[in-house]
Amino acid sequence: MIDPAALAALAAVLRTGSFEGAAADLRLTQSAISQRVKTLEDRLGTALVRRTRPATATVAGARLLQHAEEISLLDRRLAADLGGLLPTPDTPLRIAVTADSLATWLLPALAAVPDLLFDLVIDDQDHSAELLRQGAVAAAVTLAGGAVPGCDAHALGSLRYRAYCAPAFAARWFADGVTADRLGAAPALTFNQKDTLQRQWVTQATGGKPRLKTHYIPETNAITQAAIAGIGWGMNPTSMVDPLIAAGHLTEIIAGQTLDTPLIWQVPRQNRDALADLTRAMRRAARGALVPA
Amino acid sequence: MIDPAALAALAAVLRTGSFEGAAADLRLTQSAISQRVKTLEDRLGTALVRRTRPATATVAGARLLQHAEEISLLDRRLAADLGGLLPTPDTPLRIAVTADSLATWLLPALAAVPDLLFDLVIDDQDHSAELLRQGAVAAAVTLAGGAVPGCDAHALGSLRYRAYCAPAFAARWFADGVTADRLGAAPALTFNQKDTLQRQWVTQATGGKPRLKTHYIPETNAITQAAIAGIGWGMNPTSMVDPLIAAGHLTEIIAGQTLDTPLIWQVPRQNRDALADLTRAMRRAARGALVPA
DNA sequence: GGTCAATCATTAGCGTTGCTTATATTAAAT
DNA sequence: ATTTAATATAAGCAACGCTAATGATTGACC
Repeated sequence: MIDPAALAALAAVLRTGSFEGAAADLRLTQSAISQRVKTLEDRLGTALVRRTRPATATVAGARLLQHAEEISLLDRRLAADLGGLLPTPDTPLRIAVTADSLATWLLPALAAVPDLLFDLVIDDQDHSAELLRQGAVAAAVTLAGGAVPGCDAHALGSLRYRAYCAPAFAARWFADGVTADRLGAAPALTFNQKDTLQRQWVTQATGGKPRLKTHYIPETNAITQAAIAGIGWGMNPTSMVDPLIAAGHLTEIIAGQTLDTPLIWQVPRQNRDALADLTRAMRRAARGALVPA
Repeated sequence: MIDPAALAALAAVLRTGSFEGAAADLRLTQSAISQRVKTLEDRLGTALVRRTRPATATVAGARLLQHAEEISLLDRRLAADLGGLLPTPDTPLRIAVTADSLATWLLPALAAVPDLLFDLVIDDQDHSAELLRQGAVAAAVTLAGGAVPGCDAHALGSLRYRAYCAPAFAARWFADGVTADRLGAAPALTFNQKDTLQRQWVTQATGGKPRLKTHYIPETNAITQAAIAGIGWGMNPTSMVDPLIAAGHLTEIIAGQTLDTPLIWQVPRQNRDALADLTRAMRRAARGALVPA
């Protein structure tokens, strides 16, 4: 059996990226962390932490981290079942989320559950299904379509996206009207390779299916900034871009032409009880901020 | 987080039924066990063990026991993944088995994996599916037909059953031949209410479907003893009754009329790697002792 | 390239925890 | 009631793991 104290130290080191950060997190001295990690490494006969800045996990370290996460989930379930006899563990709860959810409606939902700590994993690559299956995250906000067996799937509603660009950019590329060809020629701003929002929108708006020229910028806010700078056209949730449009920094490419993407809150059935409060908060926040499905 | 040492003490107490037994198991003094359990109970503010003989679990205690079992499984998986870096935990592995498997072919299979400890749960009531789902057992030998989602199901082959009775019993009930009616009239020996072996056999042998008069004796060996005593007719795996038939204590009711029951080895996919050795041993032992499916 | 800043490792010492031994208490059995 | 078998409690001691202080290593910057 792995010493849980050592496991906590390892997890904290990998979470914070440094021994000192871990010490602060666990309210111990840096020395204690160092000793715990070292003894664990000695016992196992393998390095667990690469002493880099930030500290990174070796293969064995990563596996142990997963183990820590799994145990933390078991503890949560136990605490839920025992009904308050046991204090809720104060290790952060790992949840996968979509970048745009994080940038718009998600934080208020999390804020509504003040007795939990969160460790958010931004799901750049549509990994959530795999993460859920492996138990690497306790729950996930995913796009529709990736239902995971063994998970409760709560439909949250849809994020409404608007396509926009800088006024000068519109003048340059769309002076003669917005067509599929012109949209294909103008450089787009895409979150990453998995992101097909733009293509969907172009098809919905024009019926065409052009091959898009695009930049890849894996950070939601950076995309709006890039658009303001005139680098390309992008798509973001209405709540993010509407103020910028109102201020004249951006213009909508086709007025009123929005695209809705349904979101799902997926909770492995095992964790249902332990995360009941969170699920309730999610659904409530989504009801207020998202478009009904 | 629950102190794992305390959890181990609790589990040992409930497994052995006494504090002293637990102490012997964990190579500690009875006093240490008492202290561990007491501190845990104090921390949680609830009784966990009912001080009876044997000791039994309260509701909270049972829940904690399940938690201990879950953690032990996680540890096993981790040990498997880390490949020997970590010693295999020495908490017994809980496995559900059918009574007849235990009485015949199973023990050699378990013996072939000497580095594991076992905690066998005899599945009187076809509970295995539920036990597997809840994680209360790490794997199970079940009858065919109860496949559990999320489990690897290995077909092991079939146990071959023979119907038998004492010679005097045969003379009394089957002097005029073995018919469905006579079989329905002669008292049978049945393992329990879920056991439909006899009915299947009667149907297979005679085509009839009589309502059987039967004793219920939930212990496999006791059934053969009861048959020898002339209380009724029974069915058991060939390997159990053939020696008794050869010795003249029992006779087969219809020579050569046997019934095969397929067995399945079910392992939750999560535990597959951790139990790979055991699965291999199971399949090998089954190949030698069971009838190919 | 030498100095500085930041981080991790090591050492020594001490306090707490949790064990053993020994004894008290409780509960069941006769 | 007495005896037996179990769990609980008390006292003392050993070991473990923490803090505090110091040493070693690394990378950054002038």
